Amino acid sequence: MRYGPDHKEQTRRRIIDAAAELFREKGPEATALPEVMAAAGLTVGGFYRHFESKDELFLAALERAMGQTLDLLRGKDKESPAQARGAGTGKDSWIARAAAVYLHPAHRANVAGGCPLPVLSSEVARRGGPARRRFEDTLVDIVDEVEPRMPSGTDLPPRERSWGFLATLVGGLLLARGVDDDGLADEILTACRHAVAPEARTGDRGAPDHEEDAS
Amino acid sequence: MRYGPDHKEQTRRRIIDAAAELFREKGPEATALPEVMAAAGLTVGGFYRHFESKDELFLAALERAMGQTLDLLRGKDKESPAQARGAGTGKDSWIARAAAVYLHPAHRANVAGGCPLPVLSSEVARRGGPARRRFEDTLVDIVDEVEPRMPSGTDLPPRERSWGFLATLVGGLLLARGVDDDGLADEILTACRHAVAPEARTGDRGAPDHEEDAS
DNA sequence: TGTACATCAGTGAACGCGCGTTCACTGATGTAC
DNA sequence: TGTACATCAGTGAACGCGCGTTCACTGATGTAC
Repeated sequence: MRYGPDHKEQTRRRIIDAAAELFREKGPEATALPEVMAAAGLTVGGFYRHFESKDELFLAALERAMGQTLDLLRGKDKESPAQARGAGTGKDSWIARAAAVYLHPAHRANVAGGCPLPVLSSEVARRGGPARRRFEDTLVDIVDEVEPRMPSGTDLPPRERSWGFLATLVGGLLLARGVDDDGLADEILTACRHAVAPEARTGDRGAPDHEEDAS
Repeated sequence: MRYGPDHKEQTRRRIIDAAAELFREKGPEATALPEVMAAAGLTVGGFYRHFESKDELFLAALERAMGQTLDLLRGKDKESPAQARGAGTGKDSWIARAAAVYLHPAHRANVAGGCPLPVLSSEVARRGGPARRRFEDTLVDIVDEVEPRMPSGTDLPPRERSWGFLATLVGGLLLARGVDDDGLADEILTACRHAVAPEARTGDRGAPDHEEDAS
């Protein structure tokens, strides 16, 4: 079972992708390694050829998920706010488009392929260590990406507005997911969208998936 | 070992209190029942005299933690925003005071005694069932408490502004906790405070503890 | 008032189970000669 | 080119361990008479 020289790297990537989805969807504690390996098309035994521990996999999966969100912001994905499709796309601001994509019902439903910030922040805070530092680094990268696009409309500096923007997105999605009633969830999402970009009242097109084929 | 008629109820309460703290701090999955019982001054064996399962305890602990936050908003606690002490308390708006208490570094540090929304929302979303419905009910109670205090400054209805307010608080606290550097965390907390109450630039006094003696 | 019995909150050991991790083994490929 | 050996990603069973849950037991209290 020795294939090309990049075969091992590809397998490792498949394991990380599977873990990144399952950890977001079920939480890292509730996700067993056999489940991750099965999702990657393998059996448990081979796991330790790629990782030293489940903890190391968590770090790798966190980096993957955070990286996906960052790539999305930077417009490396066709579904990024930079090229968000749908009604009123052209005239909406980048901020309004990003909020529309992030606070979309489809993103609420797509936990496994969605932003890791609402689902993994607490876990990262509890674990500490390198995961927490990587989380912090990428979070700063994210706010660095938002800041230059933030219009200077109020007396607050763009940096502060960017943090408030991110917090509202993350908190709004988190609360909408915790709620049972879809109507109430939509109310929360819409309210947060208006709160961060009051000028935009357009339709809410756009897909928040990070995956090519999110289930 | 049979004491007064309210003895069992008090014991049950001690177990719920211990669980409400441990579940917030370590997460429900990572908290073992022996640990909860020990924190309540008991041994594991007695657990099932009070609860049918760990799931039932989770529901009770969630209700307790959510209730504490709601009581805080309603001013039933000396540390509530209604009577928040500290610089500029008198002239600040209720909203600004609530934000100052919620987005305080002490609340960032006090996970076990703090608001359950940032730490337990994802868990509630995953579990579903009665926990999710109770979560939703209390969340609506919370926003009902905020809405009448929300000043009508912009063109957005107070209800929407209240949801945005809550989301920013929850998301801001969550992100600040995920970050390693205290200085960066303070930057996030301050930014979110300004974002939800731009008029208030006063000092940030106030204690976010829900417990009488939070460690 | 005194005695015998019922109750039941709490104890502590035990149970199966699934977890993370380990390990002897497999077998397809690369290398040596 | 052909053969023998080394490598190592992946398999599948096994391991200890801690979990949620169960259960026989304890002993202080309430009740019956």
